[in-house]
Amino acid sequence: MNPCGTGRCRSDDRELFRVGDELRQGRQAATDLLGLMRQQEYLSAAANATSSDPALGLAMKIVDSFSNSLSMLGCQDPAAMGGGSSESNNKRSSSSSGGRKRNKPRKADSWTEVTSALIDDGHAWRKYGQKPILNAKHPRNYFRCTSKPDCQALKRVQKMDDNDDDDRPMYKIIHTGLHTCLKPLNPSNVFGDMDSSIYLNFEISEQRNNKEPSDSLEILATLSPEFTVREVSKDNQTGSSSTPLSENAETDTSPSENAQCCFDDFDYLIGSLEFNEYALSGAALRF
DNA sequence: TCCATTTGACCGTG
DNA sequence: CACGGTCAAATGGA
Repeated sequence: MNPCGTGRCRSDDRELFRVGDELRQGRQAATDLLGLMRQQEYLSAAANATSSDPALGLAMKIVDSFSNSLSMLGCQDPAAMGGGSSESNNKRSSSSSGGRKRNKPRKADSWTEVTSALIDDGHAWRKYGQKPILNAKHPRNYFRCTSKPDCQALKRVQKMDDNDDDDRPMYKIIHTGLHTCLKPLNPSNVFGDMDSSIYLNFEISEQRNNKEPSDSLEILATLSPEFTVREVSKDNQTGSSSTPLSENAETDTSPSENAQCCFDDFDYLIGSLEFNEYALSGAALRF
């Protein structure tokens, strides 16, 4: 049985969370390293017109290894779970016998995450129940996704025990059912765990469609959650008519050093992921 | 008045 | 039969 998945192992959850946290940190570090190496290779490739660093392959393997380990712990995103869409998730449309509709089978496809923070995942959740759980200090809360009326996604949130020696409480969140209300621009729909990651939503401006040289490309990006940055085309430093993607953006200024640094990485990600400019538009990346 | 939350009851599963 | 998941009426807030 998967120790971090749908099985019951509350006494181990805290330990598993720590393991998962370590793995996430490792994956993040490996990803950072990979980004640096790719940037180095990118720069040298521009000079030498050759680019094949075997160390890159190793770094990618390390990242994959961390990701796989997280998967084995059941801490990955739902898409990676193979997302069975069995109708067992839908209990509300069945049996019309009598007055009340009945519970769904307990064996719905589900995936579990343990987090120290309840993060807004971009969906609208409505609480529909709360139950005290045997041998648990805290009750379990039941939420249904209301982003769309027919969305079948459910989640059960329970504050975990044994948090007294720690400042931050931890929550076990069991997701059940699949969203039918996908929001493509929401990074949480693309990536499952959001801990300590930076999300970048971006758009390619219309200029790209004019087949102009790449140095006239204008990119709008929102770095989640704090600020919005804008890379202005190099031959049009002022008077850009574009608007930031985020309404609550804190800044809307010409690129700071940080922003430029981010865009250096970003430019590199474009190449490394082999997206074309059209596929990129409206997508989201985490790094 | 509308909508979200609370809460007790119902009922399927093991 | 105990437990857990869901329903739906009651309640409260905007």
